[in-house]
Amino acid sequence: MSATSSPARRTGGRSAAVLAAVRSAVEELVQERGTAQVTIPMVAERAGVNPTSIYRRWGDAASMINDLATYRISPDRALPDTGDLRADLAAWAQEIIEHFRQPAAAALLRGGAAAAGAGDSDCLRNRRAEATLLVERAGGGVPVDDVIDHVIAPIVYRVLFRPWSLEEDDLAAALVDRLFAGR
Amino acid sequence: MSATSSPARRTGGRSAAVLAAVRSAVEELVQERGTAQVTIPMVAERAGVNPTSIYRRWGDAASMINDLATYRISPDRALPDTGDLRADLAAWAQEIIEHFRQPAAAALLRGGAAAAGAGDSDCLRNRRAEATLLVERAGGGVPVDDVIDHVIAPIVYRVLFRPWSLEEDDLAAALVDRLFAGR
DNA sequence: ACGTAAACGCAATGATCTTTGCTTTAGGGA
DNA sequence: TCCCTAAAGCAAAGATCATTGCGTTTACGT
Repeated sequence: MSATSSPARRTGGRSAAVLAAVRSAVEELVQERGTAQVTIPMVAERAGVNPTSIYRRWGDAASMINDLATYRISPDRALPDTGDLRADLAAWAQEIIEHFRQPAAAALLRGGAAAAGAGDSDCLRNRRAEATLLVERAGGGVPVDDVIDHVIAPIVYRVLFRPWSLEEDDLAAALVDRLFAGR
Repeated sequence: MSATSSPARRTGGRSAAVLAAVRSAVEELVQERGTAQVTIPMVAERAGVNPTSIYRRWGDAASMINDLATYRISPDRALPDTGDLRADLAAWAQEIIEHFRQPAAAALLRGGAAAAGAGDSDCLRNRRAEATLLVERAGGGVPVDDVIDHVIAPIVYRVLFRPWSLEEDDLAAALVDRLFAGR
């Protein structure tokens, strides 16, 4: 007997196909109807999968959406590095704006906001870590909390409540301007 | 026949009592379970009201929660009026911060954020109207969008994702300072 | 290849949630 | 005060979601 026998999970083949189908279905439905209006039977039908399979794997819709949402984020991408903090922040903000112009990303942020109260799901923790990195690399000068308050927060507010206003093409620059005004 | 007969809505008595009971029940349940886990039969039982009454009035849970979230800050309250725009904005921001320190208010905002995607439900539209009033009364000088981006948005962000950071007692002043910096 | 069991599909069941027709209560104008 | 009807209550039917037992498929270790 091997005492170190792992539970022998299945990662490929049909299981992987189901996962992929479910992921696509969730992303589509979350865009079309919003996080709160997505049910498991709905996802199952769109994915061509039996509802029971989803119930057994995730338990409920919130867990499923949260699990699939975290997969979308790419924490390993390279950050802007021009040598100028102000330019770096502007480019970084622009990346984030473009990300949230995708309807699926915006919808998932809404779900994250709703879930943030109960539980420890903070889907923006990575953005804060990135801000810290940018500021510290430049030797400080701007508190990280100010970057959050005056660059990230306005973007998040617009994504949540005024999505059409994300299209203003000098938004990132304007936000960074105000952050640096009078310093 | 009087062509100018108004629809004759009922605003007082039993209707008002039902509204009050439902509001209390929603606020309690939203704190206890989170916006997404609140159902209409649940609210009806807690409020001592028939579920049908709620269905007929609001249609579904999301609309109900959003509606109650919108009107929780009385839209008719007096706004600060010191004669100085900067002081008025700081006092106004302070009111809003104190409002969202109540857990029920924070929970309702999360629900509003989740529902904001589909439809034009913006549970913060009253704040925008108030900002417009304050700015116009002072003869302009600060774009309303800037007030939203740099005063309201940071507050909302903190309510949603970093509720503990609402306790900093000079937050309102700091936000307004940055709004006016370099003008 | 082969065997084991993980994961899926199916179907029946139970638990909510939602809708609908009707009756009763009571707010507000005449 | 009286009348009209908006709004609430009640109860039954319908729809949808969630759970569970059982048989089938098939991924993975040997």
